[in-house]
Amino acid sequence: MSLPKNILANGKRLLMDAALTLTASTRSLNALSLRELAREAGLNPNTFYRHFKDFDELGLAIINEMSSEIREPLRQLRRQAAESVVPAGTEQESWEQNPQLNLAKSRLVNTQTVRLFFDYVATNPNAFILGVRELHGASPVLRKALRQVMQDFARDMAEDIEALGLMPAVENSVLLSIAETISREMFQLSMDYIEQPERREEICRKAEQTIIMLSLGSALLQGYSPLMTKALSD
Amino acid sequence: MSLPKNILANGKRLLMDAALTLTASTRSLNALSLRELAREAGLNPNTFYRHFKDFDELGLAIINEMSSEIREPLRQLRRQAAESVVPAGTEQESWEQNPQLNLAKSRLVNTQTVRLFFDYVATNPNAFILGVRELHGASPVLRKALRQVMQDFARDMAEDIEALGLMPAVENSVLLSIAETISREMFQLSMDYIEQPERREEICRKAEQTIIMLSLGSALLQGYSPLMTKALSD
DNA sequence: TGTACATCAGTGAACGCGCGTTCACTGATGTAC
DNA sequence: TGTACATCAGTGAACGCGCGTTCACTGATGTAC
Repeated sequence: MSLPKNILANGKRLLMDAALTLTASTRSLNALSLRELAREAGLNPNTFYRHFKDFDELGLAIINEMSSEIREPLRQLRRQAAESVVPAGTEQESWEQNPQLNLAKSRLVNTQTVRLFFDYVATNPNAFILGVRELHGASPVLRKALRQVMQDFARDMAEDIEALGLMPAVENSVLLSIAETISREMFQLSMDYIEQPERREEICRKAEQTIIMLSLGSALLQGYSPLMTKALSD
Repeated sequence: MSLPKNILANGKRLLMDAALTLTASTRSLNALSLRELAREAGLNPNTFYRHFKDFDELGLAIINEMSSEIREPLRQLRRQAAESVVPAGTEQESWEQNPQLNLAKSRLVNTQTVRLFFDYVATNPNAFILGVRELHGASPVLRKALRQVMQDFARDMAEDIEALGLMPAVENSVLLSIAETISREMFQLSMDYIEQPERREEICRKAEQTIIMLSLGSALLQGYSPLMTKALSD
């Protein structure tokens, strides 16, 4: 019987937390000094080497942990939101059969997921700050890792959209591409959400709007124009 | 008669260029050392203080220069693209009169502008790298300045969309919000464009698609559903 | 037009400091038999 | 169950180095009269 992976050595945990604390305020990871990090963690500078080869390795450890902590909860958010609109077991009507109902469902899931996502961001600001900062930061290693995280995140979203019937059937690559765009937008907006608490309502609304526009727009391009017209009419 | 502002003192110019060179590869601005910068510029470390109080001031100088060099050219790109489709002086038909023609025009302007934008990015990669990196970087001063740049960029775009009739009339705040989303997306994609030359065609296409979806989607939300259906039919 | 002075943009030497990294050491935990 | 040894996660001292910043200086350019 093995212990859960997330029980890390004490020092490793302390160093990763210290890095998150220090980068969140006004630093990027590669601008941190090893001694500063050790000081923040309350450890001997030397201890760093017991756990990491260099800062990239520390960054990767943080990113991987974040990613695995964030992905599943987000999927659950989406499923919960979908079930709150159409309880599991209810017979599904297709988009062709009932475009209005399906559009309403999509919108509700959208609203709720966006809201829950931003709640999540507000609860874990440091993780998102580090992620977004290093996504275009100085280290190629971390950039690559974070692009992969975004990619995974988008893939999850695409799968969920399909599984939950949130959009009329669309070619797979198109769906993924939309999900990627939405991911980028959401992560980028998460910084504004953290930094500008007074604009949070507005940011939520705009994110929702953007997602709706992308969905409607792509439906139109895929030839669902009459269907969407019908869905939008009262 | 005053000299043009962009004739800077020799050392200042050299330092700004050195910063662009060094940050482009694998550094963020705040991770640069003053002496390293001076070395790259071929100057005495001390000379830095003749021109800048600190790195934020250097960053601001670069950002402001970039912004003023980029905004006007981009507006011209848009106008040129519009004129290449509907030459100046031609009588304009409204969206209501001829939705198909207007949609075709929008698409062409879109295609061309996106293409020209990315050409521009590829010609000035360092400026975009620094900009995108510091937009979510460690310095609050630079973050704020770059948010303003994006804001200005979006405002220009919104004005041009309206002036060139690239979308059916839409509430001003909605238009601006779409332009902001497009700006964010374009700047973010510009990094992929720079870093992944083999995907350039694909990135261009996807950027176009995204913009089209946003336009169509917002038109639908604004009640232009029948008009768009007509525009999309052959 | 000449002269005196101020300002500007640069140099070079020197300072003290925090840094990354190494080495030798320690005690706790895990493992073989 | 006990014992011997290995590994792991930590400490503390020491090193040489590059750093930001200051000071005093220089020559070129601009400006007042």
